[in-house]
Amino acid sequence: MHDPLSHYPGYSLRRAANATAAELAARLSDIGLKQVDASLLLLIGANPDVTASALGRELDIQRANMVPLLKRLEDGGLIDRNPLDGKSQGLVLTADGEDRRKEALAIIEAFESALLARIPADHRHHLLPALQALWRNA
Amino acid sequence: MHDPLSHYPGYSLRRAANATAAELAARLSDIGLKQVDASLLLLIGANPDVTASALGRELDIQRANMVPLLKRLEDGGLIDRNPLDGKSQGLVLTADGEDRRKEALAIIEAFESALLARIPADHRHHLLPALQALWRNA
DNA sequence: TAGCGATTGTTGTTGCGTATAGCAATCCAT
DNA sequence: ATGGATTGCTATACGCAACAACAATCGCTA
Repeated sequence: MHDPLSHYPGYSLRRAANATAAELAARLSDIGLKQVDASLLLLIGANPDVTASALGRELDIQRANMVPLLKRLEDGGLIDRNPLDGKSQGLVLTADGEDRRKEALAIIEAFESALLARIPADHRHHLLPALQALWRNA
Repeated sequence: MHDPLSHYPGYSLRRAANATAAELAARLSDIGLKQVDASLLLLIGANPDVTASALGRELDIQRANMVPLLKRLEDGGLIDRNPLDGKSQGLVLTADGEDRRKEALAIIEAFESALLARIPADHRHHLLPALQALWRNA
């Protein structure tokens, strides 16, 4: 079947993103996490007492949609909330949350290594800067 | 805010894909098409009398989900169905569909050019092969 | 310091895309 | 001719993200 699509960088970008996302999702499901969960754990771990709003801004997730996400992490005993003032709550990892963060980190690093390994050496180190140029100048 | 995520190729891949997909969607909405619609028009145009099943396999869309997609294109007068045998139907573009396909193609090519233009020249031509390595070896 | 716009966390609702199961009709290879 | 695979389709359900709205609080400024 003739394919007029896959020579487009934009199309291949979407296909590659889908394929790799599915693979990462499968790996993370081993420890009962979704990709968003893992992102949140890493972000909270690196920024103790961040607010839900700040996380949403960083990940481009609307405030409203953060609620069920964080609730799930809290119900799972992975994060705690510290009232910072009468309005904002700082988020921190619990001991369990920190453990899970480390597990997620290990999975992600292994996954990223596997990704890079798939790319021919002469293209390999060009991918990240090219992608960042696309994303950040959007 | 410290960001432990964006130096990962996999993460940047997803972010870049989202950002660029949103941009393409905006451009295609000018002619009343979604990205899937445009993909289908290009694919059908390049492969007259393809079947819905074949299209689904090519685009990784389940048979069941092709139905409303093609129905919309048919209702819009962009495609026609030719019974190939008692079971399969070949899909072809109508005259209007061919016109719309050309419009979509122009938009897509302009969009892809804009994408590449954003990437520093020394990384530019490495993107496509790197992405294809990720996608096809998935 | 009183007031006002902006911010935070939250609820509820909606729409879109996709996965899943099932079904009748047809094809194709043995 | 028969059984397994394929095609097109219905119906349903789930997850994710957008949107509107709201009360409470913060922080700047007049």
